[in-house]
Amino acid sequence: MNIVEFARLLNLSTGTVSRALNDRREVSPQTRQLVLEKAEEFGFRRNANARRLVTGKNFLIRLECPHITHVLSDRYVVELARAVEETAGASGYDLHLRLGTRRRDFGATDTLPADGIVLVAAPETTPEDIETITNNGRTPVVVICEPQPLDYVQASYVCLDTIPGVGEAIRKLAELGHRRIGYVGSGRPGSHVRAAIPRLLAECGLPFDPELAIEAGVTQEQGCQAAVQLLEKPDPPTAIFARTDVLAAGAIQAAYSLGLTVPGDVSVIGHDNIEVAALVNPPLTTVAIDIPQVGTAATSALLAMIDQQSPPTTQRLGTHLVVRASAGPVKQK
Amino acid sequence: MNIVEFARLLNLSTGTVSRALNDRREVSPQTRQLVLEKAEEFGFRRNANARRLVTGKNFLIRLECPHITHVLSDRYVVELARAVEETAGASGYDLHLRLGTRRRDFGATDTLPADGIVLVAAPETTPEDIETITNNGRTPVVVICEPQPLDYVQASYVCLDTIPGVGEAIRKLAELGHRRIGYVGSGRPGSHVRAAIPRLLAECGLPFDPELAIEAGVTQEQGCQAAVQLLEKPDPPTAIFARTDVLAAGAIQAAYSLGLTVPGDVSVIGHDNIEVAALVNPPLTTVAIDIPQVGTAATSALLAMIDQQSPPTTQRLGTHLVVRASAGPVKQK
DNA sequence: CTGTTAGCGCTTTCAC
DNA sequence: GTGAAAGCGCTAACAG
Repeated sequence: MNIVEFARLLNLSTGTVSRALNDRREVSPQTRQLVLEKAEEFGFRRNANARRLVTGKNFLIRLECPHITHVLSDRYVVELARAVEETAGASGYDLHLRLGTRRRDFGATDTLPADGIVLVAAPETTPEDIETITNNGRTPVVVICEPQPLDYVQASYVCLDTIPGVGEAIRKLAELGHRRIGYVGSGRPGSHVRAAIPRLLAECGLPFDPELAIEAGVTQEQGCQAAVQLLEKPDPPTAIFARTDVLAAGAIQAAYSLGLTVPGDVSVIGHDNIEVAALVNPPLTTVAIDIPQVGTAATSALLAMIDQQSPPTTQRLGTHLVVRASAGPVKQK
Repeated sequence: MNIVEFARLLNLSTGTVSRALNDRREVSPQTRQLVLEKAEEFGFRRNANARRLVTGKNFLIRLECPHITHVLSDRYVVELARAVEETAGASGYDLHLRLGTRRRDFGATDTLPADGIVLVAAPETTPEDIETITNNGRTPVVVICEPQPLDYVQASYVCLDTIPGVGEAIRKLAELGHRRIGYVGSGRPGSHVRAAIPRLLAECGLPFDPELAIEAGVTQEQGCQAAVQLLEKPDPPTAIFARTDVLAAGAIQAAYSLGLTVPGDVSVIGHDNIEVAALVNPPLTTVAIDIPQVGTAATSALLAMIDQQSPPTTQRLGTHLVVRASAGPVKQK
């Protein structure tokens, strides 16, 4: 049944029915009521494609995850998607998810047109990528990135500032009396977290020993090896901060394998607060990102751009320390 | 630019352009070539909504996850979505993801129309729910469920048969010499896994002691408590099979807290093979589901229904044991 | 407040 | 192999 047949059924014009269905004010309350009731009764549904054609709106938000970065692992995608779906859904938008396993079709000819895009930027995402994804800048976009906006001014940004949380972690360890703190990185040389470590240590009055900073990689094994390397030094660190929880799990494993206890002999703090963090033994103290908040902020910004033609904005969201049991007071010699 | 302007630009009719773009055979190779090149050159994109209106196709598959079941946790959603997206994408379909946090709008008036639906069934999903979700049976649907198809015959099914994997786990423990095996369940009384345990034990020549089967719940703490309860019995089990990896993590914690080692004093096997499983100490032996396979199977079945009007099918996919380090030989007394 | 009507941009007959 | 033209089902502008 289409709107013409449906309107005839009610002895109304298609215009009136359309207005009632669209909740327009120009229609009388009784008529609206009638239309809504009868639509329910006869199971009439507007053809969404016709509606989209004529209005030029798609009622669709695309969440584009070009690939899974270590900051936004699988689990985050779901949390993020949920937040985006909820926020966008409240304004009548559906969610089109693209997990970019196939980078090639960024510019696919026939991909679903969206009213707006939430793009999770990978470290290697370029302004040109955004240009392509947004159909040459025609689709509003908000980019989730770390730590800085990209060089593409039409986009809104939600930037993850991981430094506050890392700072908290370092401070926590300093407060617990640790003076030699190891760093196990995720193997990205230009990492701004790595770059910030000396300063963050200095802020706690601690020296920075380059020997104690290792770029390990992404796997648990790599974290384990790096931690072993650190702990076997003549003057080993009493605490380790790992760039990811997976690396931290490896570090704990390393400690055990050397006959050390956590946090008795060595403290470990991770980063990301993935599910693992709470289940590991001992439960991991770690730096957390509030992903739902990121998703909500991004989507709200996007909706503002779409519905109110708001200019692009930039938001910054920090991270914070979640204290569990893997960090404790430094061991007395 | 629309197809009319674009056609005029090439001195062709809209019909010819349309045929070329749709890869119809009635168009000459040269013309097709020309159209494709020029479309690229001028950046012409067909309006997808007009196309969908006139063809009645949506080029869209919806993945509907009414809620997160313990079998299909967050992590699985991403793997599943990725598999569905890849399979459907290969046939030109996009993915509409709905994470059903808001059960109420199952029958939302204006939700995006899809050509087919992959529905992850929750334990409480009813045939009526499917009826609603499929727009009164008008949209082809494949249901992912465990362990049996629902009573709704128009749907295709991909059923997860968890028993083979659980059987493998039990057998493994039996082979390792364990004769008293505890069971920590996820708190669903009617669980078919729980129901199968006595039979699976019997197949290995082992007796079933109801005292050793506890329905714990879903959290690590609940798993820990249940395991403590088991391990403090006068004649405790030497191995524990936990219905989920989270519970298994709790069981390991329980063992440690009682001064027992894993797998030295007590073996633990989990279920689900979530990320945690590999990172826990010791790495968890667990039962795994091949989620990408589930997604691919479901989507293939769906595409067959959509594109070839195939009749509904039912597939069964089993589970298998992933051996890591948490299960070992029974301790000699 | 309601009815009438002209498109939205495309695909698809039907002629040629 | 190509062109002309009739819709697909809806919204919105205009008239009343």
